[in-house]
Amino acid sequence: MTKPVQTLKTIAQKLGVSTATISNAFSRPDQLSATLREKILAACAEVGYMGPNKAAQSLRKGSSGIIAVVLSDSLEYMVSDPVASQFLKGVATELERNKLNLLLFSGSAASLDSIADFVDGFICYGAPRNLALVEELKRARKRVLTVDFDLPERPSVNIDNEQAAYEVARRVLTPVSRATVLGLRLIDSDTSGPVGDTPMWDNESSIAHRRLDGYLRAAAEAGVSLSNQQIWHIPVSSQYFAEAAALSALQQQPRPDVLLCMSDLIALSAIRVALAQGLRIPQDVKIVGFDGIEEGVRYNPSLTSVWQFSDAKGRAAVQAFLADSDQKQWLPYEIRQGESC
Amino acid sequence: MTKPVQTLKTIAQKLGVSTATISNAFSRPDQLSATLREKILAACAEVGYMGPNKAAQSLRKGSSGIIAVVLSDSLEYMVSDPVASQFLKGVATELERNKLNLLLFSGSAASLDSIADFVDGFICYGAPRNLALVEELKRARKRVLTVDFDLPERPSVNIDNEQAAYEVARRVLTPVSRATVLGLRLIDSDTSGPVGDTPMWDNESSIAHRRLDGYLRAAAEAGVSLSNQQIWHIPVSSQYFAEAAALSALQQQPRPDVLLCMSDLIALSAIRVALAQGLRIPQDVKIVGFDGIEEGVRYNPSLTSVWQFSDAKGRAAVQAFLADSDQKQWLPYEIRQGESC
DNA sequence: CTGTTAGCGCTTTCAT
DNA sequence: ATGAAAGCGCTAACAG
Repeated sequence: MTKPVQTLKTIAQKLGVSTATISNAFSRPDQLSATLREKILAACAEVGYMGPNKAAQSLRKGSSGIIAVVLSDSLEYMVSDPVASQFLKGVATELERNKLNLLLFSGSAASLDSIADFVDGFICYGAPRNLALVEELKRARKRVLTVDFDLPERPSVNIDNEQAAYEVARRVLTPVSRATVLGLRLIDSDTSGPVGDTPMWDNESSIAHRRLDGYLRAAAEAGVSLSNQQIWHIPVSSQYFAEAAALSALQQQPRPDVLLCMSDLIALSAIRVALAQGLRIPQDVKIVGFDGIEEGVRYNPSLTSVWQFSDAKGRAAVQAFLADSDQKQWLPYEIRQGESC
Repeated sequence: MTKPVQTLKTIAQKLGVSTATISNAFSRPDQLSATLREKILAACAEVGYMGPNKAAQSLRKGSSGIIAVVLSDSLEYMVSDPVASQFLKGVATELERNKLNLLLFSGSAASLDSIADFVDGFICYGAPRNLALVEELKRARKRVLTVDFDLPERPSVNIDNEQAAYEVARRVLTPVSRATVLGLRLIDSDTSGPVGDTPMWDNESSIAHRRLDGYLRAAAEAGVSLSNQQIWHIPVSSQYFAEAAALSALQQQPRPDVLLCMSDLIALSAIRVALAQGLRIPQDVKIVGFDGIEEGVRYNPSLTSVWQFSDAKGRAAVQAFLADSDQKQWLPYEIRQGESC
């Protein structure tokens, strides 16, 4: 009952032609007569031969049509993040358009080894949590494109996080503002709380620090003091930690009246907490987010935020990956005013 | 500057041993002395040889360590669905535990061909939207496990949708209920509206029809009439269509006082619409969902729903895939009472 | 314990 | 326009 496995060779024997001719029939139509090609294709269809084995093809040609998307964190973590989801949506759409396949790879995996030989290259969304991967990416022999961070000599797609953070903060800060930053992964700590004296982490590459730089520039310019006591660290992007941080931030004396949040998810948690505390938004406390997610638009009050167009970013990443250029590309963003400030 | 590409052969020559020995050093430690192995591994590390090429290994051994997850719809679509995300999270976690990689594949792709030779098998989450894929899966020569639908002779993981729908509906229906079903993809139509005379679609396999069967059984048992005029079709799971359907369903005369929704996302949309109409929940209208998503728990009012434990379902799917059995497995579910009925 | 050898299934010169 | 032959990089028998 089980049909025998067909290969180029068995087909060639059956038809009395060489394997090269069968191969050409599938991959290089111009190398043989149309009639012969038709005949071969028909015969293959009949016996259920689906074309050259892709694994063998990949070994021979050195390319597979599979692109790895290396996430910054473990997969289980990323799928529930709306920003990452939008980005992946863009990537998936554009890869599909180019008949390429998508291999999702965890940024917390031990090594790229297990997939490096299968894929044609890597699109990296955020610096991988496991820094060993960064080293592997640096010396990878295949095309690497980074998003939201940079690698020497490699193309990248970014927004100007510092400038965007500056702009959104500049809008809301006045000389009398009491501002607090709710930041993501600023220091090496598993609990949320003010950064205080703990040395900052990973200063160069992380988008969190770029955004913080922007907030600080805006604060300085507005004449608002923003010490490390007013900069809160949240260890991972989860509702639990965000709400805990927002709660204790809002319990400071004097209570802050501006919350600069490093993501919309954090900002939404902050809104929930503020409302639960009986505070009015924006009269008692103004809240701004970062990223741009649909839920922020629907929320009551709606969120003021930096819109990143993550879907378009995903598409741009694929296009830049496919193009040959090694440019570092900057994408536009937009400040969207909501009711939260 | 660019280092030469290393292969088993070049390494073997360099060390003056055979290729088999190098291969064994990596893959079958028991085949050579520990000292020789150490020496080989050290030498490889020094010249930057990362171990056998995985593509060649895969061609030779016939397995790659990559598992395809075939989605029911296009990737861009699934990524924003919280139920699918939870499932993927479970799958990803369990694959990672087993050192396997995950290739996401769109259920709207034209054919499995482009990846079939690269992967060790397929985990299919819902019947692929492109039915041609179903045929390919039926005759695939690799392991196939289905989730939320079945294929002859293939293992599967499911919940009893009919029974679950029956149970949740049975709780809320009384002889005087005026019930309406908000269903997903029941007929072949791009607009939402009552099913009416349009012939039902795809009757056997779809979970939507199994759930409908459960609702109908509960209605019959409760003595509630539930005609095709009270069964609404929603073409795709999106807030837009769900709200449109909920709105017109609630504008019927007499107004329904029970909304049986085929997903939590639909139920949440229905709650929003009902509230916007000034209706009280559950006094004026009772709403039940299906699936179990976090947002439903947080919602005000919280949602009564069938909990599927999608994360555990994903893990179970991988375990069943890896086990050799061809069993069709039933997973538990749970009715969770909320404030919405 | 180590080496030789024959492929896995395919593509690609290079002849014919 | 078609075919023969040499690998792509590796593993698994089998011999030694």
